[in-house]
Amino acid sequence: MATIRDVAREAGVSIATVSRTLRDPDVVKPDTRAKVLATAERLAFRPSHLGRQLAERRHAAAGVVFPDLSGPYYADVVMGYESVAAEVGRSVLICSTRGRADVEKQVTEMAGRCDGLVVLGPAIPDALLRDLARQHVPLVLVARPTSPEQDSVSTAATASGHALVRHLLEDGARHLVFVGDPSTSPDVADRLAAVRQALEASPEPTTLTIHPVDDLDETHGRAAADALLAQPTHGGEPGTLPDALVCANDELALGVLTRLTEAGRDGEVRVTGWDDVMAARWAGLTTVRQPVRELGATAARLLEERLAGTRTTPRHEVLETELVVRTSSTLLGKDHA
Amino acid sequence: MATIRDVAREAGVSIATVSRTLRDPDVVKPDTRAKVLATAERLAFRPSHLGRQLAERRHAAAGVVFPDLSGPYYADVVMGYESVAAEVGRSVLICSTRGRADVEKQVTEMAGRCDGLVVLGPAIPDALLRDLARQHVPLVLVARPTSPEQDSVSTAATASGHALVRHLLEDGARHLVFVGDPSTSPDVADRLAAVRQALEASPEPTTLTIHPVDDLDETHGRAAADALLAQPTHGGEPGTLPDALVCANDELALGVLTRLTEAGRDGEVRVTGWDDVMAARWAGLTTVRQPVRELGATAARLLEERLAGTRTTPRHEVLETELVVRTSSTLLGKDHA
DNA sequence: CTGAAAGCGCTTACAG
DNA sequence: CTGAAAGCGCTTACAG
Repeated sequence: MATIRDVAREAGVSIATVSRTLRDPDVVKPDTRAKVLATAERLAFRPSHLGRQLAERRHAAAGVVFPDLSGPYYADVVMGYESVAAEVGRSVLICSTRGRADVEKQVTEMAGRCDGLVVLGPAIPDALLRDLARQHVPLVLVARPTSPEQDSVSTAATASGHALVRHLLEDGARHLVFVGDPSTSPDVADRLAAVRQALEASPEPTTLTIHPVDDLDETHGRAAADALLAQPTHGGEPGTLPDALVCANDELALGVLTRLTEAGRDGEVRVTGWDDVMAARWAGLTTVRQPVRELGATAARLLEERLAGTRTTPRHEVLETELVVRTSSTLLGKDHA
Repeated sequence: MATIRDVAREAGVSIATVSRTLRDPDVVKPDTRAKVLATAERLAFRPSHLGRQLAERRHAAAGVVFPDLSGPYYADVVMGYESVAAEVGRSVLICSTRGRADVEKQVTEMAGRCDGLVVLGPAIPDALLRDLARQHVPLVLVARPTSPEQDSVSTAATASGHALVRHLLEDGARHLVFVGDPSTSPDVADRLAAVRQALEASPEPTTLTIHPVDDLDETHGRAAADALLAQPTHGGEPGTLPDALVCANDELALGVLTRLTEAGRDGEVRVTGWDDVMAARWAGLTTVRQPVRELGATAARLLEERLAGTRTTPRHEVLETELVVRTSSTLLGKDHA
């Protein structure tokens, strides 16, 4: 590997001139420039990032921390993040935390290699987040409630949650079950809150039961469906399913739907999801669409502004969501006659 | 941020002693060590990775290049890779290439920040791969044919492909359609080759038609199903579907199945996938299981050996696969009576 | 066991 | 417009 000294020697100039030629060509005399560029080309000189970074005291890299990549959700956020980061020439480091014992060590280590961090949802505990903030690590929080002084981007749950519940009520649903545990993720808590609020605002008498699940994937959705099928009584009506299952995300809902279909009980209960992943469309799943990639892209932009110093006051972006009504949420017009 | 000089001054020792205390505590006198450690602790000293890396001339990081993370496949490989990399204290940089114009620039840039690179499947063109090899970037190739001198890990397609075809033939299938384009990925080419070989070995007269698709996702699977449904003639039998659709991966197969079900034509044609993603089980998809996370984990181990210098001769790991027979591949015993 | 010094590969005031 | 020099924050022979 040729270093800047090799180029300088071969071109008969100082290393300062080589550096300048590469970073700010206009400041150097045309024939010097040509000479240096030719030599650099000939020696296949690639400036060492390490040397440059140490001198500039910046990494030109940012890290993204997420629970895992198994579902479509975090993977999509990461893709959105990475595409913007690549555009602005910032490298992306990743760290997954699910099931890992040494999260604090991993994340701290990563922070030492980055100019800033993006944290997705429930990836790390609050205490660690506070530590990072205390050490002045530039931070952007995605889909996670935040203190006012930290940049964040999330999606709006309230309006769409209300619309979702209105839609279910209009279809005749009264006894709802929320599938998901609000303590697993701030997003889930928001969604439940929106649903609850909408139900309380309803003039009709309604019930809301929470069916907690440990994880937001299809497997747990299937298990939830099994449990509900096995349960003898719902909403006071013995021997029936509840009117509607409001699932905390699409993966759960897809698992629920699959299981209901297998059991020959689909069409007996309304099912809704949240996210609008690719598979939701094909499954006819009524859901709330959120711009997942855009969540990551926005996080990248917020972090860039912060690192570039073009903005010093915190921002809290909230991306809009929208109710997408498909067939899974409707009983009327099915075999209801 | 405290530097090593701050600690040295406060502790009344040289920076060399601070460095030693942190890297090789035994070589330092116990009370010196205690003094240094206490000061480091008090100042919350965290050695700069940049300084250390420049001095050691290594990044302690590796990069992984993949087409994208939208499906479950690459995401899982990346997770497998990341979990091992984190264990051995190596940071993970990522770069996705699908739909990107400046792949060469991005990858070269990334190579300059890593000690080595892992390349997944068709993520980058051969020419770029050769460039990297020429620059002596340590490389591990995943699911991609390789020159003998480069480390690689892939899965075995032949035996399982043969088993898959035998299974279909035993069920009575004679006219097969392979859904997928062998030019999109080396994996696909391998799978097609295995299928073709097995058919040629069959004593029965069989046909194999290739139905190319641009991408290996559910959307393209659905489109393929539509096209096949619209086609008037298959395998010489007018007005019918082919006997079996051998899809290049599970995502395609799941798209095909969904579309067939929607059209009320499921059960009329055998469908198989490849990968055994999570959803395959629920869809009853017959497929070839490959250890996807293990693919990433193995790549990480190969790269570590190479970087640590514990191995200097190339290795080519081939992970076993297995046929998983579910319901999608069988017509007999269905509505075939 | 410890320190002074050179070096890793750059950038960037400061002079000239 | 260009060069000599200091500095970024570490590690590691080399002496002692």
